[in-house]
Amino acid sequence: MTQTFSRIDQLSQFTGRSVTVRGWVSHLRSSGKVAFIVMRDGSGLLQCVLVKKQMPEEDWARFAALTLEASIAVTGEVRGDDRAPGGYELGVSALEIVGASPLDYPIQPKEHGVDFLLDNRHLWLRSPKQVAIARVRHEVEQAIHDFFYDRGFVHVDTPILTAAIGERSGLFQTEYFDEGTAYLAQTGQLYGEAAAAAFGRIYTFGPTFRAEKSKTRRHLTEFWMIEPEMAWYDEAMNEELQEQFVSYLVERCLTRRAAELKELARDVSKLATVKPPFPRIPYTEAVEILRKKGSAIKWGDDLGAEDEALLVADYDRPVFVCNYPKDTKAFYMKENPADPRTVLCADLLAHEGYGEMIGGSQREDDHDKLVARIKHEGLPLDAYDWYLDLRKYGTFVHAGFGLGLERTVAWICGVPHIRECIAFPRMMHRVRP
RNA sequence: UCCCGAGUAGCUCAGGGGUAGAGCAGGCGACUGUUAAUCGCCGGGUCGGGGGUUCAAAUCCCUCCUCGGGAGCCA
Repeated sequence: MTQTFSRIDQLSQFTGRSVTVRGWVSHLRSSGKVAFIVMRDGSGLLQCVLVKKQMPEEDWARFAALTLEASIAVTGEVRGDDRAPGGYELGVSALEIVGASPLDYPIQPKEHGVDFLLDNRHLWLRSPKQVAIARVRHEVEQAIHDFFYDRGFVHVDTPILTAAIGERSGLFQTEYFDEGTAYLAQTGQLYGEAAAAAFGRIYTFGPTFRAEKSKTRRHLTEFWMIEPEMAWYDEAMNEELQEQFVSYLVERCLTRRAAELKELARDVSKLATVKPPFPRIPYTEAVEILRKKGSAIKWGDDLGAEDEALLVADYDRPVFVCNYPKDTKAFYMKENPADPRTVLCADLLAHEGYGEMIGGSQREDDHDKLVARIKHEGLPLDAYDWYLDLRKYGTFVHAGFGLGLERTVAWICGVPHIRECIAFPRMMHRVRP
């Protein structure tokens, strides 16, 4: 005889019928001859009601042995009840303990400190808020693939072990056979540019690594980044794509992950306004605005975190800050013909103070200017021979950007720290679990 | 690397010279509709490490360690 099992999110179809559900205990309550189990199976929460005289004695006795996070199989009749979370509950006729859980389960239904929770991240993942964040993240990832698939982009996977150095920030190193030192990739962009010449429009989506000793709520040492690269796009087209893209991601979460955003107590009115066009503030203008607001920033300085927050405070959607000074930005960005002190680039700053979500630019497509920039930065020219070939053999106007997945998820969820937006965060003081 | 802050029960924290505290969790008991149930009783400690001041230090001083937040770097 084959026993069939039901998933909690399907139970409304089985009202009045007896089903068996398997999952884990998340809450226990008893008041003498009536007892309640709230269980979780990954698809939802289910309240199970046990009445002593309505079930076999040995099954009733098992309740006394039940503990938080034990795995169980519960059989009973599905019925609607307003007192039950989710509107449906199970009138239990049989209870089986599949896997016991000792009494020292670390995460109790109460307040805990973040450090303690991160030490127990493998168990913390089971908590409702964490489940909601993970589902929003999944929705964003799926939406990213859908958005680009629908626009004819090809998804290209770029290497994690690399010899070339993309930018100047910290790199993780490892020995690589007889080839010397290899680095963990901190961007797939240079490879993306090569692929753009093969497919026209591509995007990469993978982990990137930064060996910076960052200690802020916006930084991880390992994070996921999506990097589109488009042939024949200039910076204006690049920014239009970005605002459509970000708006689409938000829209998808608002329509399909409303329950999760509610669980997270996210003020969705702050997201409903996220629609194109986004404001565009040239860097030079941004400096003037900031100085009027009391910042000590001078032309040529990069924007500090406080400056970014000041600048974005007046808007109800993300803001582009464009055309930064050349010296504050990476070597591959194209010089601005209208003002050669600056480059054709834009950072997209999330509103509500979540900071830089996207960094993008038009790429330098002039071979000789690119060589000059690499030399000027003091970077090893021979490491970039293949990258320079892209300008040697049929150079082309192109642009692209990088979007930080965890920052985007944190912003959409309204979660203050991005470490909760990845299953197992990697930070300066944390490589386990 | 710099600037703040914190380390006390399994967890979250209070106590700031004179017998080590609370809530939750745990144990026992009561309760037929609970929502982080409630009520009664019980057990639970190297006060981060080391040194110093003092009759007396969790408390004051010095030092080290660990962690968190912010800055910088950037997504």
